[in-house]
Amino acid sequence: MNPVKKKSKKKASNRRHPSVSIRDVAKRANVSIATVSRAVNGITSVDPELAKRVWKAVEEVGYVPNPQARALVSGRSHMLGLIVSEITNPFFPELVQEFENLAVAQGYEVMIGSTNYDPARTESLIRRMLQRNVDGVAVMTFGIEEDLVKKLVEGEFPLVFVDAGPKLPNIRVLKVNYGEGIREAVQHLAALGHRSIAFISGPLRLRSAMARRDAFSNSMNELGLTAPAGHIVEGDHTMEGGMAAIEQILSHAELPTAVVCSNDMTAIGVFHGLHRTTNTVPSDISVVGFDDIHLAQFMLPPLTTVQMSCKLLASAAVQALRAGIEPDHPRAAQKEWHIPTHLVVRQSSTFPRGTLPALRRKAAADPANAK
Amino acid sequence: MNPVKKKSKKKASNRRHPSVSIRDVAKRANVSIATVSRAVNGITSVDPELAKRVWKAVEEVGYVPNPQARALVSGRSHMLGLIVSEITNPFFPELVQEFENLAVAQGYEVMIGSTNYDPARTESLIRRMLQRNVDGVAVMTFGIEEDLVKKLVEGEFPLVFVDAGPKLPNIRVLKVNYGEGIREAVQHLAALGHRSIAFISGPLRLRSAMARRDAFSNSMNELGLTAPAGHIVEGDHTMEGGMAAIEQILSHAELPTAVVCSNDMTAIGVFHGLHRTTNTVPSDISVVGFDDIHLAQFMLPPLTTVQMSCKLLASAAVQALRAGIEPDHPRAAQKEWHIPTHLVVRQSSTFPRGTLPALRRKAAADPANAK
DNA sequence: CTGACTTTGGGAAACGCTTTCCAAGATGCG
DNA sequence: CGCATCTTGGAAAGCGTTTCCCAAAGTCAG
Repeated sequence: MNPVKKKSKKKASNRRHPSVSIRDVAKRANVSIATVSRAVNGITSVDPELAKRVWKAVEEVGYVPNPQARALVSGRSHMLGLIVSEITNPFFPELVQEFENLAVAQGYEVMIGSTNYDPARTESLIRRMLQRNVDGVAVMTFGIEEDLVKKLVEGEFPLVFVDAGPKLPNIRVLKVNYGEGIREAVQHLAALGHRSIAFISGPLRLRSAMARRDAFSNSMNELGLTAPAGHIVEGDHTMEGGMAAIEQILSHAELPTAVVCSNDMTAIGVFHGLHRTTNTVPSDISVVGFDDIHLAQFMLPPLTTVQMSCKLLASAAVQALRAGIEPDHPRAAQKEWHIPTHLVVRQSSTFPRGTLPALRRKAAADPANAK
Repeated sequence: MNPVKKKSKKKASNRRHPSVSIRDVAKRANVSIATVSRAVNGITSVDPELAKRVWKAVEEVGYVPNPQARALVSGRSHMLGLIVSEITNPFFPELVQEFENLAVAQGYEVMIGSTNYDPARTESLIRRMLQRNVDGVAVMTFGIEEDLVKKLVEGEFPLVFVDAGPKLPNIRVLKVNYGEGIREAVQHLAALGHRSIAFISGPLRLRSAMARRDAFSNSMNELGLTAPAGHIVEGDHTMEGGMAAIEQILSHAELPTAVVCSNDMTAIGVFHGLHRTTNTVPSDISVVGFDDIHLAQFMLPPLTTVQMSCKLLASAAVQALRAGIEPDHPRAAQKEWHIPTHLVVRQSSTFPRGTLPALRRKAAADPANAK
């Protein structure tokens, strides 16, 4: 109420913490704030001697640029959006981890979100990312819904998709070579003697799920094999889905001797379903997964699976994003990145049941015998 | 070069996207920007009639406040930091998911990071969060390193810890009642007839790991049992660690009939190690986990484990954080939140080996028999 | 009817930074 | 030697908000 003490000192900032600003550096180095900004941002037109003085001052006063202010004026937040389908599917945390490491190492922060296959959720997620002004978004849901694309696409906002995406200058695509790894898987099984191989797909709304299923069919055809309709069933990339799917397959007239799954979680569900129906993996049925999550090697038996390197995926995603964001990035023109996949053979695949005992025994002896 | 066309129109903003500012709303509603701000932020001193007009204008021009600008001036970013130890441990994604859902529903964004038990990484993580000006941080690493605390603690920055933390006005603690669930586990095993029960702890630097181990010892003592030194070994909360630990235990003179693990990942590693040494779960050795991750019920056999609800944990964390951030939060004074734990019995625990066959058979018949 | 309060709403000053525009000094060329 | 071209560094204009301070208008008692 006292009208006298109106003018408080201009200090006493609102921020909670460091609160040493560019001005302090300028004062310390005895230059203008513009010079400090230029030096810090590595603009070449500043005298090296002077720049050194500035950097010294930065050290001394412990200056850290305020990202909010920086974003406000420059329009770039140095944040990357990362959208995955389901953070609780172990494949994604591995991907997130790699992505984050890379992004941070390159001066970006990352905003993560999972869609849970829910369009509404997805939309709100995108809205939030746009609102927070991320510099670009990597949509690693392995098969995005179209409307979602449209939402994001307006403008020349940098975007990275997996597998497929509209051909636009701002959009980069990570092409995963599913065929490669899946062919290896099918050939591996065929070489062991399997002729009746089933496939459990992911949710077919997802492009990638479709691609994997087609890769399977193609690989079968190449070998002159075909899977009857009842041997190709749709799962949903969860353990529950895998369990349901294998039960459906088991109810089919002809029992397959092997089953290939669209991801590792599905395979785990299959293990479980098979166990419940007193089938044994791999002696009754061989199982092959996809993704090669860390967990795969700890399954009982360890899971034969197709590896899709999330290191590679993450690194490509970050690179592609930066290519879209930074005006003169070396790879600015590159629109596609290619990701290979490869089979990793473990112990969930072996000769089909009913094969000569000699062979069977040999195979059984091979795996577990520590101690 | 032409000195004439200096003055470009003041439009053509730097931002990539929406770019409709508070000023546009003000113009549309024919009020000052101050009024718009007040209306939007629900300051009561604005006439309801006018407020309605403002809101209408907001709708019409599609205004969305810019969080950066907002943060810059208000000092609050509406971002919450969430630090976990290892995003690749399936327990944490489940927690992250819940946390994020709650935070977003309450108007906050979340910045996630995992320490991987690496102090350097942890420090950089915290630095980044502070720099990005998060409003508060939940440290859900279940036993934080002390120096990390110090780094954060200066100032009255809102912090939430699990299990333990300095008693300071800005710090809130989520107290997990490990004793409860672990006692249930031990009693469950004892009731089945187990007398020789081993324990695999987490990394003992972690407070929570210590707490779980102590809870185990106490529960054993209560029943007049003791575990020999060689039966209590230190793991590291990973599958690899669990495998190594069980091998160490198996090398001990006296073989336990059951083993309790400090978390589910450890238990999975134990399953694997036991399998490699041709022991069967649960007929040779019963195994009990901790956390009750989703995966637990899909193990073979499904894992008996102590449930620690990440829903509860997440909700408490968000609540506690808000209590520290918002000046007049109803629970501002509450410093502790309590989280219960409970045993979930599945099929990885049964009577000890060597118990009368009759009992054994009965137990074996009980679980799996679908089809 | 007047003076003292209370509401309301507007103008303008931050917030911390980037970037444009200019001036001044240095350099080159005819 | 004078004019044009480069470098460098400083001043200042924003970026989109919130919030402080006042003025205007309304309310009420004396």
